[in-house]
Amino acid sequence: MAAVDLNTHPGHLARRLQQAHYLLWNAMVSEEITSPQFAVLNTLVAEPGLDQRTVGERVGLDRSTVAEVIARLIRRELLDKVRDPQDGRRFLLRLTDDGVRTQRRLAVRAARMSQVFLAPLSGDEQTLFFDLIRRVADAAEGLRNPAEPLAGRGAST
Amino acid sequence: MAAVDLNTHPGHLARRLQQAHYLLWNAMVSEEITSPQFAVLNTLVAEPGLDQRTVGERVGLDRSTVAEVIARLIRRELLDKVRDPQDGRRFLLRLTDDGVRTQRRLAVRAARMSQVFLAPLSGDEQTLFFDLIRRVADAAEGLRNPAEPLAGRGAST
DNA sequence: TTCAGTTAATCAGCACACTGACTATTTAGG
DNA sequence: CCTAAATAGTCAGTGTGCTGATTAACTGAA
Repeated sequence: MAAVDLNTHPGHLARRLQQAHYLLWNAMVSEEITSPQFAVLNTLVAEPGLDQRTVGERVGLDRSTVAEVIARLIRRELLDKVRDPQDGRRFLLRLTDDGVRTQRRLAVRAARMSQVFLAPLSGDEQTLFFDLIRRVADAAEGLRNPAEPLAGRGAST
Repeated sequence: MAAVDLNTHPGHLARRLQQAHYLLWNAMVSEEITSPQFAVLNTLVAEPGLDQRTVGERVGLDRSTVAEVIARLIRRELLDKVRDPQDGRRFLLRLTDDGVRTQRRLAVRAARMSQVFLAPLSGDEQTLFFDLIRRVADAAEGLRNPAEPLAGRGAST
């Protein structure tokens, strides 16, 4: 039987983790505003007037996905988008008053949610949880643009 | 400054982790077959003749998503679907010869990929990595369908 | 037997997420 | 100045992932 145990597959675990987070976010934070949408709002509170590309960089989304998320926030009137008079390619993004209020309200709920989410772990374990995930994610991103090709059939690492 | 550091948000980390995995999967395992598609193939190697609902349960996907994943695998002729003569609601799923071959080939590559993915962690850390994520995900899933009603489930909202 | 509830699957609709091709604009080189 | 490269954003296409409504089939009770 050549079948593999999915519980030893990091991809499966990562998906389950995100799924669990999605569920709890909906229950405890908002059914209207998603976690990526909040990430965008949050970024623009910290740095008003960013352009789309930079927002995408901050929250870790590609240009297409950022464009869609932003379009939805604009439709909900949480965000405004104006051409940069200095550079006609860019759009400058700025929260509306409603956007600022929404970010403030959700930030509190998101913090509560994180506590519940991480409750099964002790304080030390929570630190470790963040550290391990970050290290794995950083390393994989580092493989994105290496000096040497990685697609080869190297028998050993 | 009311803005939150996204690096302390488990949802953000979970998304980055999955993203990193997606990237490495594409580079090292397959550009055709996705990780969830492989999970379905893998499940049907272990248990041929399952119905869609049960496959979804095994791989952690809801009915709609499973249906779409399966439709794509059928379109690629890796899978066959026949009505259960015992229960006309069900479809029984079975891999084609090509499906079996594909699962075998990808299982090897997936194992290699997992090694690379987890390489930044020591052996003990890898065990911890799985353990912590599983505990968080399990706990969050437990909040979904509790044996008894939740305390904070008031009439509000 | 009939009818009400349950269950498996589909469908419509929404949202995230990526790639590759394209448009518009800016910038750099000659 | 003019053109070529680079950059910001859009668009089309594909795939994952969820909910809620619907359809078809089975099951159990009156």
